[in-house]
Amino acid sequence: MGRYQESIAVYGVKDTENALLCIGPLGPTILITMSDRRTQILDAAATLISERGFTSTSVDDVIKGAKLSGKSHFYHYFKSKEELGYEVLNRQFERFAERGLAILREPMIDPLERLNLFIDAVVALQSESGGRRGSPFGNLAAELADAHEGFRVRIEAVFERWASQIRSLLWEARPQLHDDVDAVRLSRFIIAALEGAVLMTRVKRDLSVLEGIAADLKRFIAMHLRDGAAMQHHRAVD
Amino acid sequence: MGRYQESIAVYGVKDTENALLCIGPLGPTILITMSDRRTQILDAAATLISERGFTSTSVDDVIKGAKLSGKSHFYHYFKSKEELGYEVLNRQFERFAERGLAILREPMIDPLERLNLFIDAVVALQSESGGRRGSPFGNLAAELADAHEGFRVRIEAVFERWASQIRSLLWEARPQLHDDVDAVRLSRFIIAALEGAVLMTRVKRDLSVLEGIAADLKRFIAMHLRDGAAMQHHRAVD
DNA sequence: ACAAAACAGGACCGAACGGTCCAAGTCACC
DNA sequence: GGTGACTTGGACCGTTCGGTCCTGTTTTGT
Repeated sequence: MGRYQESIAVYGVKDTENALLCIGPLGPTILITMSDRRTQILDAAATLISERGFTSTSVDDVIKGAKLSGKSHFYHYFKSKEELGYEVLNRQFERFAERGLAILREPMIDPLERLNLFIDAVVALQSESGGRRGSPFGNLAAELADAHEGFRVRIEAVFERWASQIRSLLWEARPQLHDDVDAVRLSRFIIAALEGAVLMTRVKRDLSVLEGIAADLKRFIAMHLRDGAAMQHHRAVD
Repeated sequence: MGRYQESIAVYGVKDTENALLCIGPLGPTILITMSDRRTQILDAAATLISERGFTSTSVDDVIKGAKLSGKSHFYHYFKSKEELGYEVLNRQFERFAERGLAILREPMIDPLERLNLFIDAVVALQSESGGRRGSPFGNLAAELADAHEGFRVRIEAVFERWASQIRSLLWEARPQLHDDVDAVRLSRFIIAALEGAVLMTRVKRDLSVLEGIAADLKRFIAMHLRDGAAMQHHRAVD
């Protein structure tokens, strides 16, 4: 069980079960295998960071959370806390975000219905933590966007993936939509409203805030329907 | 020039020019006078905290920012970093937030027009920093809502003040609005959308994100107009 | 069997943190 | 002229931080 293996010919049973298919922005497809310990650390760190933020999560906290023996054990897997943060963002959080992306891509469902399901999924995900945890991306964005360019860029990329997925969904739905719908703006609006709603929910410690905003957001989206299509959709939303 | 003076009979010229009229939640009206130095520290801290967050702003940073001679000088005015944080939130930031509240209250302007002006003011305020600084409340909320209950409560109070001001504005505008408009939900939606928009703008380093969302938000509000009133307003928005 | 990896545990480092304490000087006001 | 608030400057404290180094033992793939 190696750590990084840049070969394609890695077919061991244990190796592939933790494999992560990684399409680099420029390079070819790379198959990265991760040890169980590594994912264990990543999981523990993801939990702690989403609870207390990146700055307030110490390496020692992560070590305790992942039940490692000491610092040397941790630094055997990650060369710095920063690298840990990046990988948490890349692996754990993106995997979590892809649940939402998968819903947006679902080919058998009407696109605008998928958008509603996506919003429902955000609400459902927040419900799991009682609305206390908030969006991992939004939290890190607020904490580090000014201070740490590396994180800012990576978080921007996550939002951009959501936005582009919503844009292509809106493009798919264009027969049902008004001609003057601006997909770029609408996709940004949806993400901003959800991120803001999650933040407000966290501050108020009240899930109904998110639920109300989610419902309003669906109505806002329905506002962009062609007059003919508006009727049947307005029913479905209320 | 005392620090805290709980008497009413403080009429010295120097004393009143920095006085802050404070209506406590339960107690009577208290006249607190603040020395120049104190406000100087508060200003420096407010700047630093909005730039780097509360946790990442050290007391030494504030001392440098306010050009104090040393720690003893700082601790002559504030008994802890936490107290400093609370007072920054209470004094500097609330004063800043009240610019927005004043617009919402403006009695001579049509209520819904005021709402548009309020949104414009948020955009204008972000423009001053090129959209890099974000909302001081939103930033602190994301940073400390889980970790620090004292901050969470205070930030919640700020949002609640905004929301209640918008609610009463919507109540004032009810002749122009649909009967089924839910003022509680709509006010929350407006705040969440703006906070989310500011966050996204900060991440993308692109003010046009905020501008687009602000425009969409105005359209969303206009959606709640009575059919008769909708026409003339739709013009004004586009 | 052998090498490399993973695991364990602890000592240690320099820096930064929030905060205290002290000593001495300045200044305004009763 | 004294009292108390303000200013200056620095030493100091205990703790935590990210990170290094070192000495071993156990596991794993070949």
